Amino acid sequence: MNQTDNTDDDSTPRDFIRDIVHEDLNAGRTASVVTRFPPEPNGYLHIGHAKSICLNFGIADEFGGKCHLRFDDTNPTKEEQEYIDAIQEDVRWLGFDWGENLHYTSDYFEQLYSWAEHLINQSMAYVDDLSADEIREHRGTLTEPGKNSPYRDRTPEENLALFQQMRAGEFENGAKVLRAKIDMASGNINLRDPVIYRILHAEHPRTGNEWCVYPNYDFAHGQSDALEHITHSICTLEFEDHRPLYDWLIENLPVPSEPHQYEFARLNLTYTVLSKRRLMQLVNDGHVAGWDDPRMPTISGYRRRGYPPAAIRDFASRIGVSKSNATVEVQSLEACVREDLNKNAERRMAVLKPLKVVIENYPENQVEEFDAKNNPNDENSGTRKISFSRELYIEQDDFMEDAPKKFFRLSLGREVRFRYAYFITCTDVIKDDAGEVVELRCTYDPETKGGNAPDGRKVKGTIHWASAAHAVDAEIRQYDYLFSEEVPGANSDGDFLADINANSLTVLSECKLEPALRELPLGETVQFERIGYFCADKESSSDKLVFNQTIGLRDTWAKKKS
RNA sequence: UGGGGCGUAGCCAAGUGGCCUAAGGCACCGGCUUUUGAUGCCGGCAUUCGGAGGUUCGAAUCCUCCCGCCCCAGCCA
Repeated sequence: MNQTDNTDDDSTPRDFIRDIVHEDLNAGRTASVVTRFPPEPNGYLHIGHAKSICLNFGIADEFGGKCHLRFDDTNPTKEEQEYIDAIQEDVRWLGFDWGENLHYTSDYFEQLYSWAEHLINQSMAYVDDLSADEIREHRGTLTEPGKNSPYRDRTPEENLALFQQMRAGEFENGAKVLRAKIDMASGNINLRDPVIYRILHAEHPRTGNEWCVYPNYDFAHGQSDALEHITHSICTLEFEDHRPLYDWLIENLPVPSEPHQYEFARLNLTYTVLSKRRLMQLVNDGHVAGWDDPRMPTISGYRRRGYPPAAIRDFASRIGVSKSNATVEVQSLEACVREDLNKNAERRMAVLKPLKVVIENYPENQVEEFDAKNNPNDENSGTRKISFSRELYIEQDDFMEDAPKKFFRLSLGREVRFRYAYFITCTDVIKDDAGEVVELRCTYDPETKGGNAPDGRKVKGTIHWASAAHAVDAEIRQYDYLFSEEVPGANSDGDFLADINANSLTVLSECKLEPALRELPLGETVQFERIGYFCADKESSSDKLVFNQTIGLRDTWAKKKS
């Protein structure tokens, strides 16, 4: 990839951040680009993170630079190894590689501590004995300036000693904090002597009990960037207010490089909730089966659901990067999934809601095999054999007794094509005592083998089917949006749980699948013709096949009906 | 009433004074093709850029004022 000029290539995305990178490279402000994706390991990655991952790794790729994966693990009360592992798996699955550059903010704790001492020595930081409540009271409000802490003017010597005692574990949580000494009257609240170190007697997933003082985000992030020689530190809009503090620390500390922070708008998706707090609540309160529940907007949820990683990357590039608060319609993501799968997924036949069909003029014990294309849109995808016999299943929705003219499927007296097999005519409808259609008697036209009539006659509809003797049973789980409102909680004062869609999961238990589906490997998504895309679930076993519906095919017929 | 941002079609989003009577994608609406009512293909979809003034031969792009929305008062990130 050309390092200095990606602007001529229409296929690479353009946005204000890439423009800045491009200019910086051209102007020689940096020789190469180093970005980083800095998750806090306190939850699973979601589609919003994917946007950031694609941005950071994407820029590194396009400009011939590097992108680090850095765990921002400065708060041991919330972080866990489980998340560290899951995050790496998810980033890798998305298709990105951080190479040697796996870092942890906790690797820099010693350096960060000594930089805190440096600040103290410069009279730019002090130990404050005020309680959290008192600090808040002194901070002032959005419109009124704050008041100096009575401990603000301790000498460097005193502060140093106190800070060392903090580190030595001589104080309880909350007894003291280290604050940067900046300006209690600043209009930017982040500059009103921000807390930069707090006492936390907690076990850290990586450093164990080595520390009981931890730097907070502001004191850790920029310096970590500097230590890793990050050139462009990209974060979301809510950190814009922190940039002056970020810059202040970089200026006042003897850091080895001078990174710059740039902010973009985080992703919002309709019918979706995208905050770790809310996702965590869905998991902990049992509204979903876990972080990887196929209804979750997490990377692991999408993976289990059967979304291809390339579709997520495509989505990230289509929505672009800007600074305007945007809520993208989920349909846009779904379009990417359909586009990828339509191109790449092999086709199979499966009947979700079976209706028995008996071909009365078809020999009792005869079985024929037909060639079915694995992907009609891809000539190189080959074919497979499918078995046809006297007793079959079709989709309940593909039969209608009193069918309107526009109904192209099976009806009493009407002829349709059974995909890849024969033209079939329905001759009789069998109902149970309740009047429900339970079986169809049909005839086939032997002349139409393969699906074409030598006399040139046409049928309007082609439907899919499964041979009763050959099909395998499976459970299929279909998913709808987890929320019934575009913006969950918008109409109920933020109570997003009030908008949970009670019908987000439908379990179909008597599905009839083409036998080859028994061997479908985990992680591969196929199309069930005329229905949608499906993949085997991790709970699937040879005893009981379980499939997830990734997404349905577009259905203009269903749209017309309603 | 402090500070920081943002406002281009239903939803994203290009555009940074003249080739803009404004890209592209999603959605939507037509038509054609089709052994998936899928896909594909073709066409339609902002005389207008939050509003009002102004500068200019010329403005979505510059200036002024106004309006609307988002973020910030964690010892979270």
